[in-house]
Amino acid sequence: MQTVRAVHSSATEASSPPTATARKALITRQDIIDAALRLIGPHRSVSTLSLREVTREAGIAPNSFYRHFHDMDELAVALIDMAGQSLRQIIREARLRVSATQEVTRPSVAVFMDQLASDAKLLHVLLCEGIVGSDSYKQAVERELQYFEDELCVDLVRLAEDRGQQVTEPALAAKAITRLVFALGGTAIEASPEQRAAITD
Amino acid sequence: MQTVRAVHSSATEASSPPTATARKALITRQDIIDAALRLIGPHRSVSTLSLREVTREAGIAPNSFYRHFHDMDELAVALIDMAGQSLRQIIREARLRVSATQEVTRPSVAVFMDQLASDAKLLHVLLCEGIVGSDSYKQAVERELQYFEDELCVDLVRLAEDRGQQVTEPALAAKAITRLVFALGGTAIEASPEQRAAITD
DNA sequence: CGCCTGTCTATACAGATGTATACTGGCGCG
DNA sequence: CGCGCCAGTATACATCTGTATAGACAGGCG
Repeated sequence: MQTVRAVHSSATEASSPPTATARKALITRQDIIDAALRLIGPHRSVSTLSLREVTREAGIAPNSFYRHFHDMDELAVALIDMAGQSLRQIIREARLRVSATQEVTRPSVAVFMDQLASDAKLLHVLLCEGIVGSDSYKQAVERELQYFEDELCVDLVRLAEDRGQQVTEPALAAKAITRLVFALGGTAIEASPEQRAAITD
Repeated sequence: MQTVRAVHSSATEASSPPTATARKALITRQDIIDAALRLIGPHRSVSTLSLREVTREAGIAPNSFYRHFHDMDELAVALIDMAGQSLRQIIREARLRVSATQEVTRPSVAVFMDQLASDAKLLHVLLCEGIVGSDSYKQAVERELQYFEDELCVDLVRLAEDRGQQVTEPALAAKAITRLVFALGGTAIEASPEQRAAITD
């Protein structure tokens, strides 16, 4: 009697045509992911979420989870991938501003801070699971950070060419900047971005 | 029958005289702390340890835990404090080398790296519970980082005076260096210390 | 000596968790 | 039309968790 009756939030899934194996899917992977994102916060990391907790939040029976994910680990990796995608999207926006203002670090940081307010959850995921979380988690986080790093590296080289400067070790610099920004992004962020910009220079 | 009989590792507790309230203590807080440290690793953070797990590792009954700590949170805070003490000790050693070599960042980083191999667990504690872990954990971590930061700040000022330079914002710089070193200490550390030294300069 | 005090253990219980098994009901295809 | 398929559910079970209660041992003090 204590189980909450599922309300089946209408999930507009349009990715799979109705011809293939999947006949219909009332609840989607995205619904479960959303529920998980709703649960994680400053005090909860993905690793500490329980399967039943997520399904409870999603309004489905515990076993329905297995129709969409084999493991909780699979959910976690999906969350990490999603966080990485989102952050890379943010960086692409930042790149546009860079093209306009001829300055690379400050707009990046500014945009990063903007989105950090809204996508704090996603950043939190990458931060936590990069430290805690077992093997596959860290692997996934490392992969996303690598993507991030690669794009930043390209940016650095391109900017240097525009300025006629030479970059000493773009790959290393990109790695350093990525790790630094992520690390500092997790802690309390106050009036330090301008200093960070100076450091990254 | 499945319970392992306690072996009562001789804990040389000398802090409390046998006259006061505590008649005798065969197992000490330190024993429990050691057990917890034995359990945490790259895949386990303090927050994910269960009371029974710790007592099992310590070879005592679950309820005996309450004789030494009121909560698991109390254990966690004790661990964090201990980690902070240890790291500050490390920094004091580093300070001695600094006095000899007149260089501040590189020896610090070097010593930090040395001890990081042995005290990886303690650093891990500070890193994890600074991100995950609820309120009191973060508060404790923040306190330890503050100590660390203060000492580094003093060092920076002193070094600058020795060199006849002026430090622009020692407090801010110390904060940045602390956070940076901690953050990078957690991730994979390869051939980047020299670059980090350059950045901190 | 007997008793009391404090440390530690054994047992027990309610709640939560992951997962296995069996079911229900709507949909497309024969 | 009827049948099989598949998403989703309900129930069940073994396990683990934190904690409450009660008992067993040892040492200090009357």
